[in-house]
Amino acid sequence: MPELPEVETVRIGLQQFLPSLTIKDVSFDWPKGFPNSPQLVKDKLIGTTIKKVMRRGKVIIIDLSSKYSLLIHLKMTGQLVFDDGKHHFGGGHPTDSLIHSLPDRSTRVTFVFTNGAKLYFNDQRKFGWVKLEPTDGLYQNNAFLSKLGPEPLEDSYTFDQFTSAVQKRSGTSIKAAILDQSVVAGVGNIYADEGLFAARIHPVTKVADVSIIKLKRLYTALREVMNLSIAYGGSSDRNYVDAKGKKGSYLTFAKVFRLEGKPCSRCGRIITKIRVAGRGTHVCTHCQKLPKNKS
DNA sequence: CACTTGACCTGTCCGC
DNA sequence: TGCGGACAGGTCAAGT
Repeated sequence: MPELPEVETVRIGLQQFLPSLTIKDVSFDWPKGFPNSPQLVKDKLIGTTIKKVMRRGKVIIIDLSSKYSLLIHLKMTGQLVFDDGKHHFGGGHPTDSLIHSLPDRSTRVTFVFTNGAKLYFNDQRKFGWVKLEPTDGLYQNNAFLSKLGPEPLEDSYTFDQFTSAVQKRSGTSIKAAILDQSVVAGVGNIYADEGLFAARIHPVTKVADVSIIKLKRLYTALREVMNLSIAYGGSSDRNYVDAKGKKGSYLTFAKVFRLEGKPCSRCGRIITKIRVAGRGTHVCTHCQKLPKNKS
């Protein structure tokens, strides 16, 4: 599911609810998704209090009162849904329906807090993971975090940083380059397609054939589409929901993603779907032309 | 090396 | 209606 804007939306919700809550119990049934030893994890989690909820790339980082941090990757279908324990049946609030039906068959981990609240980690496809790691040196020592490129929405993120990292992947397509989490952290399939459309770059174009002007447009476009998405609670194509179980509405602004067969909003030609870097890729071949005589 | 292709899973949708 | 295959927001390991 989630790319940077969706994970950030989840983070914002969790940061609203979790800090100061103390973990009373943890239950999990799927060892592969929680690679630390189950008993070890329980021993280290129970009795700790949540300090802060952060994000790096597509990973949620929960800072605990102990010397440990909880890392959660939602991969394709992960959800982190909070139930404050105060909902009552018959309230009729539509967004409460998911919370009332949890846990369900996709629930992999349940965190129970001393005040009766619960946090569910659901993951239909079981690709996601939850890890407990020492907080000290986390960003350097954790194998996943240590490989991530810069955060694209930070004020300090520059066009030079973007270009030099992208151009190191000169042999591959521009889409594969921006999906590479070591080039820039957090871009996934939706925002890659939307950014490339906005920048008028064909996704198959070799990095070496993308002009500096177009790279500049892409740098700006990726930040714009992801910021816009955060403002609308992310994209809900299928499973994605935020910490309250609510869907995001960014896809109503999408220009190409999942719009194959429909007319392009810019030129009216039909949007097509191809395969690039092993991913379904949406493109308007009139607005996004491949350079001639080149790949 | 750099790059590409399956595998990991479950569920849904589409064509026959 | 049933069944097979393709496909789905992401990453890895293994292949070329």
